[in-house]
Amino acid sequence: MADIKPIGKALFLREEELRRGIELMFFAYRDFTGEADSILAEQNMGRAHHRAIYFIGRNPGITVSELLAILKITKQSLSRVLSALVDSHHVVQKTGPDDRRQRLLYLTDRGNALETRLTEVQGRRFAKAYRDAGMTAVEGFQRVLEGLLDPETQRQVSALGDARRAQRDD
Amino acid sequence: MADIKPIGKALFLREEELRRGIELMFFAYRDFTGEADSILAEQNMGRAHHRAIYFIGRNPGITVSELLAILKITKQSLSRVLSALVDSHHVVQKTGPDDRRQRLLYLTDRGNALETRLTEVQGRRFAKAYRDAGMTAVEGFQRVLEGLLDPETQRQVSALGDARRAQRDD
DNA sequence: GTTTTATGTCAGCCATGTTGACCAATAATC
DNA sequence: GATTATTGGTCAACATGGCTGACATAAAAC
Repeated sequence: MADIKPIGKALFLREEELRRGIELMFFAYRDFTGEADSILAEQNMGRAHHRAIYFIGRNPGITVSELLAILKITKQSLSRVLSALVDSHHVVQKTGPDDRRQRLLYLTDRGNALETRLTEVQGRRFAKAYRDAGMTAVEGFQRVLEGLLDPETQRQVSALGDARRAQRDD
Repeated sequence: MADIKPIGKALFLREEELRRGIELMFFAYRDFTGEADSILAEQNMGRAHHRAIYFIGRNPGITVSELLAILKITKQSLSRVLSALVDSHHVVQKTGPDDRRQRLLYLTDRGNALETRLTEVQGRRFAKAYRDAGMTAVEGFQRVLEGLLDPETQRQVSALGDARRAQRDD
């Protein structure tokens, strides 16, 4: 029966494969964020705090507007979590040396400790998945995820990567 | 400089690679859901409605408790969106023929039309990413995502897949 | 000196998750 | 047949994290 309608079958498989991707994205993202969410809940924080901590840790001295460009949320939304993080001594703001309007953002030791803890649980999950799947699969995984990005995000991501490579190979 | 500390470099690359995965997941999931979110907003719906519609469309006649097991949210949360979807004539509930306590869930034509539209935009994004990345990459992508799942989710997902294959190869 | 920019703040709204309490119908079991 | 368990719903209250709109301040840029 399967080979009687090869075209129909091919189309069926195609849609089935696309749906499989859609579903896997949903389940994987949920499970991937689950553990970190638990840790954050202990500290009366949420995912929004996590994202801010993560990208500040990754880009010490980042300005508010740069962080806004990465997260793509409103400044009001960001302001809320940022104020909370400053109050709880996870983040410090320093006035920009060139442009005194800017608030450069840095993690405190406390912030860094939390960032490390969160990245560790997520990293462990990735390390396991990467190990099980193998190097070739990891490359494919990254390629597909990049392909899912909006063109603008794609540019941002590769720009971030370039900046880090440049910084590393000083 | 790079080859003076091979071990340090290897560790550095490892963490860098894990962080790349973490970041790609965040960006890709956001962009992947963005288009659908826009369509849903037009209809005064959100992602929760989408998820319900999606899995009901995928599993016609699914019971509330089965849907709860897939989504892993509380019945109160689900009940809210489900009532809305019934009110807006996207979903109908039929009393279970065997167990009359159950409400079997089905999409109406209206619900099906919306599901198709939403799955089309997400499917197009995946089709593009899959096409650009190639078949091998797609396999790797799926393998890594499966590896990111909680063991319980992994069992669920493969059980769903088995059920569909069984239904198809009647 | 005026305009633009970077940032913050207040107020309110919406969607979506949570907990806890309680209820009704029905199925299953002793 | 009475009791217990299951399926599903409902009401209330709360937290998180998006959003818009309006307004303020400081500093840079022109």
